Amino acid sequence: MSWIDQFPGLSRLPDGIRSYLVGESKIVTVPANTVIFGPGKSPENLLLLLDGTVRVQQTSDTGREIVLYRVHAGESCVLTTACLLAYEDYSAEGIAETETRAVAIPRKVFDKLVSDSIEFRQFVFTAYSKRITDLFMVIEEIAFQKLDIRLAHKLIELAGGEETVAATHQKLAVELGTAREVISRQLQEFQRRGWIEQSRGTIRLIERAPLEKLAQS
Amino acid sequence: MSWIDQFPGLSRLPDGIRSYLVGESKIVTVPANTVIFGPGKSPENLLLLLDGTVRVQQTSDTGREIVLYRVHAGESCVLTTACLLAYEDYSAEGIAETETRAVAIPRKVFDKLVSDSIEFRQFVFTAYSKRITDLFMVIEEIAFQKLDIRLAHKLIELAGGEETVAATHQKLAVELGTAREVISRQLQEFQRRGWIEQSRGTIRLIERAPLEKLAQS
DNA sequence: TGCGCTTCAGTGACGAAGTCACCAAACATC
DNA sequence: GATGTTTGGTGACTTCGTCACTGAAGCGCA
Repeated sequence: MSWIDQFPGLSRLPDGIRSYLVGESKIVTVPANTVIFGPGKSPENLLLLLDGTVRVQQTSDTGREIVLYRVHAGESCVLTTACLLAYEDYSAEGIAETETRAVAIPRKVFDKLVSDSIEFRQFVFTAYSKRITDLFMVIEEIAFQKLDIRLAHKLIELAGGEETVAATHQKLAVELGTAREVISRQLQEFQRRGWIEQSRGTIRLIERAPLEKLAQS
Repeated sequence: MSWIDQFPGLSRLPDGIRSYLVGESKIVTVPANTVIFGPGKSPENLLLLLDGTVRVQQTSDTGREIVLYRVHAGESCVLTTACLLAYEDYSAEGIAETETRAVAIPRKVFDKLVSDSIEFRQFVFTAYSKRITDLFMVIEEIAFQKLDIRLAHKLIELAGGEETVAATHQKLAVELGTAREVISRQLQEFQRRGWIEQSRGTIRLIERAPLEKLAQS
């Protein structure tokens, strides 16, 4: 079984293309917290993530940060390549959040695949679309949504199935592109209502129902 | 002379590709204020703008709006196609701001061109990159920049070489994704400082220098 | 010319969010 | 245990967004 099977969009590649792709790309592993791309550091490869997640975020000159989106296992890092491929000086950076395994496809191979395979083209354009809608959603959120709603949403997302979220107030602030104090105060309000309990670096969700209700209002 | 010469990125297309593109696409004209794409209205063609501008904006459920970016003459509407091509239900819409002439490339032709021509591929991916960096910049602005700075910036941009800007406070609010009252107050402050003069529907820039200084601080 | 209608802009009060400066626990380490 | 670093808490203040109005400017039309 090849890594290709981890990517639904690539499963229908014809055999020739498929073996070409497998032959010409290689698997790389990067440790946690590696900066994969960023100002002045453009990747020469298209990355397909096998394991781990990559966080893409932006830093303002005033030092505040915001998480734009994440690339998860089974997804590709198209924007990365495209952005840096053509346009230049902005400060977004991609960071491996955990140890990350990925398939690296050299630019030339990428180009040939786009040229030769309609399936690969579809894979690429679909990935683009997804990222762009992600960005649209980020814009809608920061421009129009109230912070308590966004925070509730983020807590549930980060918790996943777990009961607790391991994150400092500062990290949550970066997730939402706001200031640490704002998060602190909002979490206190949640705590006052008995929805969460806090301890240094972790948040325990006690009453999930009202949080979820708030999140989708 | 063909319309192709209006697109620098396409000038290097080989003759065969070039004539194929010209032959298979057609020129369309839409009147001002036409909704070119939007919720439930996805375009079957890739558009290359010959004349006019298309404004892409998003509306929140609470009724507030924000302008995401504009497509100008000589640019292509790639995101449009890609987004709606694959991903579904979000509320961005594209509106012709003026009467607009554009070249419409059917999806099949688009696909064949991407397959056959490295120049066309480069054109497409470059256009993508530009849009995405635009979106990154929008996010950075709304998340981190103060409103007076953004407004000063927008006024100068809208003025162009002219002395006056023809826009209502409401329009400016949509440009910046904020509320009308906020714009009104900020413009009053500019007026108080003697930088602008206002009359119904127009703003006259009197002191450009301090506005520009504020805009890039 | 005067009457209504619509669109645009101004205002005050208030709540929500961001900023600044500073303090106090909790943890890490030596 | 002394010390330094992270993390979180707090108050004062500014900016921004919201709501509910008011009033003025332009337009159509009898």
